Amino acid sequence: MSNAQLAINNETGHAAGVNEWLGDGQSAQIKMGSSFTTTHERPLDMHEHLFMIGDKQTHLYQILEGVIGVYKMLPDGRRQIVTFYYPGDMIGGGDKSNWTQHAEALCNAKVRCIPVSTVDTLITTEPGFGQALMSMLATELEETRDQLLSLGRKSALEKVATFLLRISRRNKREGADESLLHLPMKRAEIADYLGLTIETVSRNITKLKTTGIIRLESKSEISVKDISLLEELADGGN
Amino acid sequence: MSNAQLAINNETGHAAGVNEWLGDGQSAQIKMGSSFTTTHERPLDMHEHLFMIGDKQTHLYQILEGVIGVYKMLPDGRRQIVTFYYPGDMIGGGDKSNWTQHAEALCNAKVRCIPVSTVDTLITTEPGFGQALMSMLATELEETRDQLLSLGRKSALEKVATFLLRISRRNKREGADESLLHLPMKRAEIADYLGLTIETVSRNITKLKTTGIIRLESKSEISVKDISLLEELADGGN
DNA sequence: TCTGTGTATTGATATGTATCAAATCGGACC
DNA sequence: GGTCCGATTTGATACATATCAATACACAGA
Repeated sequence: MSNAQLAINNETGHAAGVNEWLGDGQSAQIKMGSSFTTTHERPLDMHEHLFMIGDKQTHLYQILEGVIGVYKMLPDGRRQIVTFYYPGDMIGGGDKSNWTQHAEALCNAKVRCIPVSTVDTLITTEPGFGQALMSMLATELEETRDQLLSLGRKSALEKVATFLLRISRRNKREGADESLLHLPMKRAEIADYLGLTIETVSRNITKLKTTGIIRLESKSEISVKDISLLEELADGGN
Repeated sequence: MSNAQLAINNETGHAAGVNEWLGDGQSAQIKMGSSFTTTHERPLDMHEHLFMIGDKQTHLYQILEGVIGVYKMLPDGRRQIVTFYYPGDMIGGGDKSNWTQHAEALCNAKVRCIPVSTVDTLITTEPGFGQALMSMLATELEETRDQLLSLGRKSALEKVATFLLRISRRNKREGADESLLHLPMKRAEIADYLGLTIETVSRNITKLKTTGIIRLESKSEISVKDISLLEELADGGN
């Protein structure tokens, strides 16, 4: 789920995630040696953009609440959501001076804004920070490559199963219930993430429901009844 | 084209690419302060694997000659090529201890092998090396995201056009002829990269030929007759 | 030059997903 | 409770690409 940040802390088991320097989501300050540098928080309404393609990259963002969708567009309006960022994730971290895609809040959200200058300083002054950033990027690259496999080679049903499974695994990493999935995004956003249409996403969720693999508690709440079957479906194990 | 290395030197205009420390493809030694650390070169026959999924990541690799295809597979044999690496590119650079995909030479190739321990040392001793590595990863992530857009939202014709355009642009960056494209890989590999079948790739190359946009000098040699038309096709500009 | 073999192209048909259209759902507000 | 309105589901059909099959090409070896 492109959760580079969490991946550092929870998936790969690295002790030194970026959060060590950036705080835990409560503090509005960053540890820099013995001093602190202030950052600011920014609340976002649903559908509000955090940045647009071409905007100057002035800050990195740490998600505090909600989910941010990052996407690319074709001139005729076709959209590809490239990743969903969840609380704990960092957006940015490359060295590009301008954003190469759009970022939009999929629900009410809050982010901490860290000036790039602060990041540059941290890299030189805090040994390990650069490493953590690099690890974050590597994890994100890896997840994007998994998504390539989904988009290029999986059927619609397999894509949907893979998507649900990712949420389940994120829950597990977070210590939440791995079989109760909350979908903060609409069907349209799932479709633009999986390279499908709304209707196809809906039909395949229905199919999973009919098969008894999942149950729809509400439109945005799904409980997984058979995780191992979902896993088999997700990577085409027949 | 996932040419992270070249991107650093030629695309983003960064002065300090990883090559500054790794040499120019001739030298078999790495500058480390005033001393040198030896690396070794490894020739690869066509279809020989550089590494397999799960292998311990002992080295980073710098491509010296040929093209390496990196891919993921589904249990039933479906394959997704995730990137093609060209001379000058670096493979690796994350902090994962094991490879998460396969890497195979698509033609006879040669790589320089750099022990990860050397890389770790360089990061701490050579200011700027870590940054260059990070920049490389960021560029690779960006290119992978572009590929997501292709796989998720583009038609077969648009995918093929995009693919050819990438090669053309790489040529341009390298100072080569942007309208004479050499395809070192087979149709099957293009198909596995674009999420299509061999037949569909072939049909769409034929379509581009029939339209007069390209000319097939041989099966693996294509000359572009109208680059701006190819560009329009590539991103769905109608 | 002929033959064999892997690769690419072309053709006919099947199929999965998109598209177009309608019905249903579910929450906000009166 | 009733109405409205966007979101989702369901249905009928179209279409792009996959699949299956045959042919053409290119190059290596006899």
